[in-house]
Amino acid sequence: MRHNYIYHGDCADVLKKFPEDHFALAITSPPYANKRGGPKVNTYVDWFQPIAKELYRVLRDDGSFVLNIKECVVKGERHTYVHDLIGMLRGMGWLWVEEYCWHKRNSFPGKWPNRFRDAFERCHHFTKNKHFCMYQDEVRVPIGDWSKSRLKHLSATDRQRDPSKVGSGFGKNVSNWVDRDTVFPTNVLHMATECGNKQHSSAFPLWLPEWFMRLFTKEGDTILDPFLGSGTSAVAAKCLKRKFVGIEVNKQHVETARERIRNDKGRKGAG
Amino acid sequence: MRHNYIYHGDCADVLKKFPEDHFALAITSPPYANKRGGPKVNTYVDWFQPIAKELYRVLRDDGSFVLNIKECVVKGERHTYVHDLIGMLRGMGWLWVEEYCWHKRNSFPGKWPNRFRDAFERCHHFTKNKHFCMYQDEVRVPIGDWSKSRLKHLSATDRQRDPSKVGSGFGKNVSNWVDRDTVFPTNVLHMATECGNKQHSSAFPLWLPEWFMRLFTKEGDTILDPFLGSGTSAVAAKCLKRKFVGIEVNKQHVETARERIRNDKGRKGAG
DNA sequence: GTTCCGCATGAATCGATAG
DNA sequence: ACTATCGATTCATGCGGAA
Repeated sequence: MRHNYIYHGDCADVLKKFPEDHFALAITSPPYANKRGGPKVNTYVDWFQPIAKELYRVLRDDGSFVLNIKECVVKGERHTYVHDLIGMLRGMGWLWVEEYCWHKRNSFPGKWPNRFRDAFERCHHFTKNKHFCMYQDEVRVPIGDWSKSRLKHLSATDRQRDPSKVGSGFGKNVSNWVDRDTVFPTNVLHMATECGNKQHSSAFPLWLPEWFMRLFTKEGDTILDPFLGSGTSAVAAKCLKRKFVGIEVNKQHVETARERIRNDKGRKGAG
Repeated sequence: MRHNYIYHGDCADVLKKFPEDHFALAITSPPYANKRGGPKVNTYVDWFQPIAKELYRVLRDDGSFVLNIKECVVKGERHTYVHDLIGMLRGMGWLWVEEYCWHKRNSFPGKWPNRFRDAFERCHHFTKNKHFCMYQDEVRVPIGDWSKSRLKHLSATDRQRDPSKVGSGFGKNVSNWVDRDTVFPTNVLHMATECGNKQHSSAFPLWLPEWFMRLFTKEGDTILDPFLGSGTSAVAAKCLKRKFVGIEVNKQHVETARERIRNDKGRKGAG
């Protein structure tokens, strides 16, 4: 298996040749059911099952699998194929650790008589074990404005309590407050808070895989996207100095993705 | 059955005495599994089943049922009891029309090694039929500054698709004015855009049931909350000139709710 | 009257400890 | 091995009182 390479083929086949216990993160946005030539809802789980099996095999025991997916509407109802999918994965041994909510603030315009525009998707976080790699400090966000007044007051209190330590520069209290420039995010992701990047127009925006890659991997780790599409995950991994392996069945997409990787300078061409 | 009244008792029993095909909306936030003395996750669906049966019976054929609920964590994993609940309801004949995402800006603080703070809940929208009452114009929101710039970038086809059916009966000028300054919301609810009400510190904030009541009922309709709690739904219904019927098993809560209804002048005492 | 500041407090979850 | 309880962690907001 080659690193920093995009394989052309069906991931159900290609994955079989990959070594086990290898990837720190598998992150993907598979074809949704009934969309863009994706599987039909009633066959979706069966279609995904062998792929999930291989993903489980190739993922490191302390690794994570992030699955971006969304229910579709069938006959006026949200379909439950995502619930069924989660059930299948849990039956296979995956732990459904968390469901992140990706709030799409620029959702597609439209109007229907029985629903509003759909402005969120899920990013399901699965692992093989209760303990796994998670680098929470890597995704801290700037603290809100509300804290400025409070921070002012707290530093004053700190000074009153122990003036001598402030001057020394190494007081425990002081170092605690310095850390308060940033806080941990929540499980609701929206570009405004999670990233300073202006790039946010595509179906799978660059900042989204970047966020999960920073959260679940470190530099030098290897990341897999079995449905690479136009290569967003690969670009994100390259930006973050992670190794990537992508698989894509559509030859046109493979070439687009390879081109993006070749041309990418920092963030250029992303989206 | 009395209108604008709060019944004390177990809703599974109380509902049996209510007439069928009566309520325009049932909206509730039942006790979550493993929380606040609520049922355990493994008994939750069986516990809810007979209640759901009665709700189906008493709801009008063109009515809606809005269920606010959230998964809890069990042994490091999100539990799937909400999925099972949706499956049970669908098996009973309910249509799972939509899942609204309530983005909670004041989520509970905390830090854990495997997850971040939970900042969203779901509001599941069920109906008995594909066609149901939905008054979308009642929840239009003022257009935000962000969208003004975005409007510039809308394609010609997007603009042409505008239905411009709003304000029939009024002059065309009115309809244009409405179209330009307000917009339909998405299925992601957050107090900032959906409501100007400052009251939103409680577990089930007033603006949330208000929003669904405006969306799914009109003045004079009758609304049911089988788990009324401290009476937020009843206050909301009263504010909006809808009739309400509440059921609450905890005598203390019943008295709190009755007191709130008596004292309520507009929005006072909500929360 | 406005603005500012202190404070309480939420549908939480984990890991350790105790029975 | 399994359940029950407890301490520690943590931040956005409204409210009330003060400047």
